[in-house]
Amino acid sequence: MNDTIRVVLADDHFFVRDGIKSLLESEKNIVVVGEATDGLEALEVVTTTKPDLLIVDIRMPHHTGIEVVEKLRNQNNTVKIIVLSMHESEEYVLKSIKAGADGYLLKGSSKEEFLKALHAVANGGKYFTGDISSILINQLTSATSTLEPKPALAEDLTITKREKEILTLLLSGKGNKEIAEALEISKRTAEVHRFNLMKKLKVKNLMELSNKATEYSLI
Amino acid sequence: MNDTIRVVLADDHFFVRDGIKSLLESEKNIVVVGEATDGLEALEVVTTTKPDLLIVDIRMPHHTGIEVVEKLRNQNNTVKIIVLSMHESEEYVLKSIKAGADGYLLKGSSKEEFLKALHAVANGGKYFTGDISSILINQLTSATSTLEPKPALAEDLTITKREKEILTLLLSGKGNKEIAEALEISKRTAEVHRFNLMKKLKVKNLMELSNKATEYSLI
DNA sequence: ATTTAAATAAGTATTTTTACTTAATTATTT
DNA sequence: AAATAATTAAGTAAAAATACTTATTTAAAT
Repeated sequence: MNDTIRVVLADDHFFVRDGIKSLLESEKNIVVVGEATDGLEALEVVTTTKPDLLIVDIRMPHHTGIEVVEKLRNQNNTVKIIVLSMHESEEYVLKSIKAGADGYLLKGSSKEEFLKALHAVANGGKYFTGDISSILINQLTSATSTLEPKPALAEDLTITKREKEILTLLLSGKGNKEIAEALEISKRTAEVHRFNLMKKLKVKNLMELSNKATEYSLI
Repeated sequence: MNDTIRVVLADDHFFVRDGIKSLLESEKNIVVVGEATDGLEALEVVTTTKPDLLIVDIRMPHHTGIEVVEKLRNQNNTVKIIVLSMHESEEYVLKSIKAGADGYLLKGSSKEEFLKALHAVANGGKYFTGDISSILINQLTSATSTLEPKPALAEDLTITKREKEILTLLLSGKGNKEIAEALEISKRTAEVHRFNLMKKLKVKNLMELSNKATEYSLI
């Protein structure tokens, strides 16, 4: 595509850098233009050599790889960055993404995957190894993911104030008795409210109530 | 780890199925127990052969691979599913995740990646090829990303595979009887699993279970 | 001032869940 | 091969929820 990819390696272990270097040597359009053995040095070397790509280990003395990413992005440095990690750490993966890394690889990656990631990132893409996909998927499926178009508020069903109170307590894990106590009403009353709620929402048990309630964000 | 992984292949092209089969043949603990040439057949074969894993192509006559995933999940079928696709389509990737696929591979995947994904998914993990990470990252970084608050996984509590299945069904609104039917076990067994779950999580009712489970993202 | 709607509560009967215990069968690990 | 862990399932008894119905007492709207 375009000319050579200029790479900086940052890892405190010589043998790791060497391993990567020999791996990259076989590729003709990749050249390692700098190396660093800790976070501070990595920042320096990137600033002076202005590489296309920085491959940085997470665990390093003086600033972790993630901190390096953060600092570079804070100074609006658009160098592409691939973070290397020993293990599949959810915390590290998410922090790396947030910091602005373009890729995330495990040290056990195959040469093929390594090069694939390198080219993908150098070409402006992202590459996060499939090994950590569970983390990404968890993030996407949990919480307020953008996957759902819109919960679509219920139009005709009306929930009364009291029913909403009961709902809240119900979803917090309270039983009828506890709800009755909390609201200083009879247990039977709490039961009726619960019954009416379930009828209104057309559900047949607590979990469906819970699911539907959150779906329509009634709480 | 455990015994053989029983696989069903669903793809309308004979040569694709054959290619995958020959690729899987080299693995001793993987056995292809069924094949399907369209979506409907895939649903049938999965129902009858009850495999551990379904490898399904996106493009198929009568129901796409994604529709197959949706239908299976709607009937609470917990078979592991890897979706195969020709191209990196954002729409397909996101729809697959939403539908409940456990993995996503491009047809150009290497044998190594294919097997890695297969084992990861068979063991209850997720595997979405690094080639599509840009899509995942985009989703995560755009919109309301939940990158900040991390509830921190519970350290010592271990939830078994079966318990996780029960949990999922429980949270989907199923009662013990329905769970028993879905999993083809006795109602009493379902009750015991539920009891053990609640004991492990130290909760005293369904809603607390639900809340704690989502808090620690056990589902 | 009245209807209407909301909140209150009891009755009854059936079903489900809770809270254990015991124990036989697999699976998995050592 | 032995030990440990997971899955299976039955028993028992008390507690809670489900599924209603009926009915009185506030509150709010017309």
